[in-house]
Parts: sequence; structure tokens; C-alpha cells
Amino acid sequence: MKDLKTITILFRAVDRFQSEISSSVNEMGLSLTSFMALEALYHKGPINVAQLQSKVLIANSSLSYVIEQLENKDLIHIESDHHDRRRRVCSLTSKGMQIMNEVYPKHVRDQRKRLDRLNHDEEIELQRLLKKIGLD
Amino acid sequence: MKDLKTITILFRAVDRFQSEISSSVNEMGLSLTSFMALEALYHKGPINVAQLQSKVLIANSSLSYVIEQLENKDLIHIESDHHDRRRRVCSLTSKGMQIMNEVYPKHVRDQRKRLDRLNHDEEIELQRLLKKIGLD
DNA sequence: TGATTTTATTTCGAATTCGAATTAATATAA
DNA sequence: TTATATTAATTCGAATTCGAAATAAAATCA
Repeated sequence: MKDLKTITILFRAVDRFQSEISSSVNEMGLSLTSFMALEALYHKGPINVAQLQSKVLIANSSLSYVIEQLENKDLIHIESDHHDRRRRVCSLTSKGMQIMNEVYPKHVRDQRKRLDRLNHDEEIELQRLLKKIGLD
Repeated sequence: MKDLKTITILFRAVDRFQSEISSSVNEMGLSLTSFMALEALYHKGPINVAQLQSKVLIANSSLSYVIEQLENKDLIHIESDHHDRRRRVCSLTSKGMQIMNEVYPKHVRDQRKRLDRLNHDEEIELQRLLKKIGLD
């Protein structure tokens, strides 16, 4: 293969997911990245900013802004780590948890609709191929 | 499959490509989307704003800003379509063409390095799977 | 120990992106 | 024809994102 057609197709596929997720979470007053941050905390529990950044895939300076917004909305709580006071640990507030409990199952259903165009083996194979090209 | 792990892997893979391409084109004073616009014009020849938007995957209002930047840098030229004066047709200037001739082959080589972790059949299969989930 | 380096995060100003409203031209309908 | 609707693109203000510099704490070194 000589061209970058694969990248074009890859970007387009991601754009479909992002557009759908964005317009859905925007209705709740959240940006895509805010939602991704909540999602990470929902799955991982309390984690510090650097760990969150590895999930949310934006610049660290941008993440500072994002978590400030989420804190203002009382969706997350931030406190310094006792053992390393450089670190700040983020966690869902009860309000944040409540909202994710309401919203996340539907999010999964919606996005699974698209993914379920692949059968199980195809999806596993897609994961394998994406992991291969996604490694650093 | 019940979870959205595939989306996580998908987003992460795209982020790797975008980060690499961004840091490379930023050195020439271009944003990722500016570069994607130039790329589209390089491949498709003169096209109007709507056609460009379908390649660049940003909001139309954002694209207006992007093509204005590119015009200011004398990398593209914009003129209205004679047959439909609502439309504005963009094309590479000779300077834009010259830069893409210089830069694009290396861009392809760099990105192919990552893609070439897949053999030919795997890449074809990846395209097929991504197309399936990327359709509207 | 005190000095230096590294790590974690935020601040800052500028660039980019967005959605909603607007403008302007074309297409359709009456 | 003259409304009316649709389409193409831009403008505007606000939100988000970025990279570079700053801050502050911890780790390493001498």
C-alpha cells in the first residue's frame, strides 16, 4: 500500500462517533472531552490529573480548564494527594455519579448500535489492528 | 460485545496519528486542519467550500476561518463559481502547490511507517471494518 | 544537608472551533 | 412573474484548545 487512504477512512469513522456523542452530551451541557473525563472517573474511580489526561487525549493545559468546569458544575471533586502534594486527585461527586448512572447505559446502547454492524470476531479483529497501529 | 472498549482503542489510534501529523505540520506554521484542507485540494484539485468541508471534518464556520488563514498565507486562492455565485471555489496557489510537492511525500513516508505495521491484507481488512462502522 | 533536576499541574495569551444567526444567491411554487 | 423555500457560505461572540512559561512539590545529587 502506498497511499494514506486508511488514515482518511480512520478519521472519518472517528468523526462519526465523535459527532454523535457530542450532540448527545451537548444536550446535557457537556462537551465531548468533559464527558470523556467523567467516563474515565466513572470507570477508574478517583485518579489524578495525569492519569485522567491519558484517557481524555487533550493537552494538560486544556484539561485544567475542563476539570475546573466540571468542578464548578459540582460533577467532580478535586483534592490534593496526601502522599504527593503536587498531585491532584479527581473523583465523581454524588451528583456526577448520579448523572453517569442515568446517562451512561443509554450512551453504551447508542454507540453499540454502530459497533454492532460488526460481528463479534470482526470487532475483536478491529481492536487488534487498531492496537497495532496505535502503539507509540 | 457489551462495552465500548473498541471506541477507546479507536480514539487512541487516531490521536497518535493526529499528534504526529500536528507536530510535523506545526513546524511549518500550519494547523492539522489547515494541512488537511491543503491535502484535499492537492488531491481533488479546485473544489468549493462544501466539498472541502466534507474532507476536513470541521464545522463550516470553522472552515471559513481556516481558508481565510490559508488565503492570507497565499497558499490557496478563492473565487466565486460563475454558474452558482453562492459557491466559492478554492484551489492551491503555485506557492501552495510547491509546498505540498515538497512536504507531502515525506508526510506519506512518515505515516506509512505506522501503517506498515499491518501487512497488506490486514490494512485492507481494517479499511473494510472502519468503513462499516463509519457509514452514516 | 543544601543545590539541582525532575515531575505534576496551572496560568496565560493566542489560536482554533463551535453553534446560531445572517447574508446572499438559486430553486421551487403559486 | 413574485413569493417562498432551500442552499452555500460567512459573521459573530462564546467556548474550547493549545503551547510556553510559571509554580510548586518531590526526587536526586553532591
